[in-house]
Amino acid sequence: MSSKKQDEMDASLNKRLATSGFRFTPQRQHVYNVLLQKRDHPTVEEVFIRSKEQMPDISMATVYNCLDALVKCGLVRHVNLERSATRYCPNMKEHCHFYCDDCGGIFDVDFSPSGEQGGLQLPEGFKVKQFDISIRGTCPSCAGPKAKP
Amino acid sequence: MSSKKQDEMDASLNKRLATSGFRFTPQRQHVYNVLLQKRDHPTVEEVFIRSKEQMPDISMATVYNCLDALVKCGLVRHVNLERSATRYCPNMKEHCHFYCDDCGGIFDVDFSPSGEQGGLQLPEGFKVKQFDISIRGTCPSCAGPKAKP
DNA sequence: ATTTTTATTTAGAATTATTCCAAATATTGA
DNA sequence: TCAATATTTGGAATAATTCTAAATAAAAAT
Repeated sequence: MSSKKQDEMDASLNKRLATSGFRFTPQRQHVYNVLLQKRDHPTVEEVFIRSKEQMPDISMATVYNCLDALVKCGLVRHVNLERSATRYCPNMKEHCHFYCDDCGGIFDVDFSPSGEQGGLQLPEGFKVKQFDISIRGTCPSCAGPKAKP
Repeated sequence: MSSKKQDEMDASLNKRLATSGFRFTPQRQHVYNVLLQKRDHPTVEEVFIRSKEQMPDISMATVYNCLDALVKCGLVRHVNLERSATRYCPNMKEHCHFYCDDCGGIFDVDFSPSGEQGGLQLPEGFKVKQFDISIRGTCPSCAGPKAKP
């Protein structure tokens, strides 16, 4: 469980939290690991359920708190798709999200912006902090020939 | 109020609604006009308040219904920014939304995608129905030299 | 090592946004 | 005009998130 690699990751998490003025806690460590273990895009509810497996006493409020802290220190992004609950994503590489209308699946899509500011022409004076690109459509297995007719 | 131009617009709205299987109702007409009158990005609550000025008996549930219908027949988009309430936008030209962290303002930003699929490289098989690009940052008046220090 | 300070966790209540419901009403088509 | 069907309405129900205050834990100071 607590290999050398894990220790390094904890130290790195600790540093990240500290630079944003947060403390290192077992709950934050655990919630972060839960996100890393299964690279999908869970809601808070789902993170809560997964977190309880190894840490049965963790509370919903704490999961909210931990996720907020992780977002604020730049280790996690939130993903807002349609009207549903916010989802969380520990992939901080520049990428965007594809949402399949048919199966509800969410996919990370690599994003290689062409030109300055991802090809956007922003008027003078706008300072960009973050892009958020999401795409709605049909994923390969729902659109493909084997999909339902 | 009901000029020739308005009649044309109503006929066009009627057609749009009809092609998606919706009926033309005074409420839908009114909610759509409310959106067109002030080109910002109101929440349902705000649309409700504005709608009641001229149509005091309209209900919240109806405003939700009307907005849904307008979205489904392609006259209105919804704008999901951060965790707050969904906002609505009657600008159907290809554009994206800039959200100012400081003042909370929302700006339409023209979007001229360079290359196929807006510069994105989607893997085989993904069929895109809609892009949604939002940008977080600071707007000119909050970032500018006259902004608070 | 102990104390102090401050942040975090916790459970549950409160709030907010949205959806659902069933009866009354309005619209469309025959 | 009548029948069939969709829409509107107000309120209740649900879902997601935030707030609250007491207990606990972490970091800093002694």
